[in-house]
Amino acid sequence: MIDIQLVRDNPEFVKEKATQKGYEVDIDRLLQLDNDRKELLQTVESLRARRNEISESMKGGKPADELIEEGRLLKVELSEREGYLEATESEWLELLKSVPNMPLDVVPVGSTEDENVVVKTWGDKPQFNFEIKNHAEIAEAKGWLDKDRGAKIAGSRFVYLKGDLVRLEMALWQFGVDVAGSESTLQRLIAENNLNLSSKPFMPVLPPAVAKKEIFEATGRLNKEEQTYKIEDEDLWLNASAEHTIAPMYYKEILDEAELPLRYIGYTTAFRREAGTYGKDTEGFLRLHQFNKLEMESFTDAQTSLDEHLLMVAIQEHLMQQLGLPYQVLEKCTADIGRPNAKGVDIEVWLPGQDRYRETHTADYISDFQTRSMQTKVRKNDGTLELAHTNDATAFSQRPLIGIIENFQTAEGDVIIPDVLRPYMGGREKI
RNA sequence: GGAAGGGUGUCCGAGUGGUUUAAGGAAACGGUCUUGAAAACCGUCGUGCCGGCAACGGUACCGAGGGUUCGAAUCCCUCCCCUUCCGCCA
Repeated sequence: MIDIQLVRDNPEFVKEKATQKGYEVDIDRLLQLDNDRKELLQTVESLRARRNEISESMKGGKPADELIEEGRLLKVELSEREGYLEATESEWLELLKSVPNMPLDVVPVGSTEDENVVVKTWGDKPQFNFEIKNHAEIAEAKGWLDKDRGAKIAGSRFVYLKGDLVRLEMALWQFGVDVAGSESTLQRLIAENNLNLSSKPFMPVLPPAVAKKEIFEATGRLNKEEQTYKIEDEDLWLNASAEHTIAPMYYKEILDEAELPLRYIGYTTAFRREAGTYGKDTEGFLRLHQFNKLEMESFTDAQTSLDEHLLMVAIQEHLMQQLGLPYQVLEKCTADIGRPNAKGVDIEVWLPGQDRYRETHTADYISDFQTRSMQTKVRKNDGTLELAHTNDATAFSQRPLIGIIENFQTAEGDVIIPDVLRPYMGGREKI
């Protein structure tokens, strides 16, 4: 959530930025509640002060009847006022939580994803001298993809992936972990992009794939419950990204500045209900209820978080370049960056089979929006305390596999394996 | 799943109704001493919220949430988690 102080100090700014992101929040009502809350709080606290005073005066002595009687009356009044305060505060908090993070000035203002801005394209779209196929056709012909049986067992948008495609996927995870774990690679990317950052490598992590509701609420990621699967009879929800269970790792903890940045590259299976996408992207495995993803997550201080975000984008580009996949980079507009984001970048791979770019990566600049509700703080070297910042970004999902299949297909219906993945594939050149 | 014991500040740990504004120790930070360091000694040392320019004052927080009481870390209830033993099992 955002800082209530920002709303108090600059309500017009908050209104404007929220509107840019397409959120309707009643800021005036929030400020009204904020005032009500303050007044009630002061009343309650002075009643409590009197209660403590009475209690204090009885220490060690014989309780005086008048004071006990006053305490009794006080208790009744206090309980009534506390009721009002609690009601006001919970409405206040709910409204405050509904305020989106403020987009940075560099974020293009737009009302639909069509207004995202292409800031870079990389690589040449491949030319084919044969009739090309899309990834679904190739995968099905190769026996890599079985949607019918997936549907029989778990329903639509669940699939069996099989054979060499699975080997290729696993190669992708290993490659991603190796790149993000390479200090020299990070060093080079940091230098090339003029970033002022540590080259500490990303530590691989296998986090839980489920979390309690309290945790999802703190990360601001359960804003769309209709997208999240719940486990029946348990207070547990399936994560929709490793980010959902890595970001809250330091829930209610204080980090030392000296140990920052904390960088993780985590792998989990992700689950998404994909409500509202019926009939969209039903071919192949572009959009599934269950997919695998390797995700970067960093905890930094406020001073380095924006550079950290840019580093993550640089890593993403590096990964795509190493695979040789043509892509474009989008600076997402205010409507598309998402509620917790202050900035967001997407990378889209060129898909010859669809004759268009499709999203493979997202990088989220969250600033202190998550950590304020997660209470993850940093003890600075000078002893002061501030909120930590979080960043997250895709390293690889399964979608780059689609890019590989479509861009590197041959007339024979095979797929050429990118050079960098061959060491993980027993040296094979194609599948 | 069954039984027992526990969850206290950055860490360890005392505390079973009002002498606790959470003892004591460690770590950390500042200082004295020292050629320097260590040791010793002195001092500082939780977080949120509200008020205040500030100094500071008030309030809440001892796993979470309720309850009893004039008053709860302490008593009661529910839940969560951890440890040990048993059972089961990748």
